[in-house]
Amino acid sequence: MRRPCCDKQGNNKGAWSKQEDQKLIDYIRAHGEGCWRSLPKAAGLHRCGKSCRLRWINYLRPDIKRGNFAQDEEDLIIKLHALLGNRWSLIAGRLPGRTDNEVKNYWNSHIKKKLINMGIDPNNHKLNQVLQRPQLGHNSPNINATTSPSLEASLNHSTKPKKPKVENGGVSDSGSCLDDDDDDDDDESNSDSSYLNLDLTIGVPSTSFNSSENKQVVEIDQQVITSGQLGSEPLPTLLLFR
DNA sequence: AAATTGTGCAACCGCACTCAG
DNA sequence: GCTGAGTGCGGTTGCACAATT
Repeated sequence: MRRPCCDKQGNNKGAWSKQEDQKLIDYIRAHGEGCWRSLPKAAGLHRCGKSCRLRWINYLRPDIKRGNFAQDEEDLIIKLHALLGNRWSLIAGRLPGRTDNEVKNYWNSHIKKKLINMGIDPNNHKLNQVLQRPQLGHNSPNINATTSPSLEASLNHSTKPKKPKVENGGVSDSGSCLDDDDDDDDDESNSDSSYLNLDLTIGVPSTSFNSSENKQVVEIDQQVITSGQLGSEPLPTLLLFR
């Protein structure tokens, strides 16, 4: 068993002081990110490296966008969550200036409740109950936010996180309908999925293309958009995407 | 005004992955 | 191939503040 990284006696815990923040900022400005293990000592901080990394990534980084989430950001989170489940770092990667922690908190404190209030299960993005709402037009297909088989396959290859917790009962991906589609009724789900309009082009940031992972997600976006599933006519989006 | 309850967010914890030796 | 250090990620906790009673 590996020893915890933060077992050191005398390390500070809890909220960061302004002085600590400044030390961390100064150090990273001078030396750059990385080597979190040795950073605290070098920077003169009585914190564990993990804590420093978290503080920097979630709060001190200069490109962090603070404040309320815009409506399009919220929509994008919902869509990405439908695709990826609780893979907050992936979702945050599509939202420039937002951190995984921030997205996760926003999901848990705002979006989740909103979905529940709308009768939508936030775990699988499916309707829990029949809602009284205006005609959707077309044949009112099931608005389940499931994904197409090709998209699912792509995701499994390109954006699947390192941790396969899902398979052994982990909860991290409980929210992904990708997993739900693995159930015995996946044939039906797949056919439903063809109606889904998951236009992920909202706010696609050019700055987020710096990792191959993001590139792959963008490619997936293109598939969704150009796959011909949508035809020439716009298909209904998820109720709350409107 | 004080006490209680609810909410949001920052930070912590532990697990899993990567990679060098 | 094995091991352990370093790192990243997601779930959970704890605290501060707001709202309500």
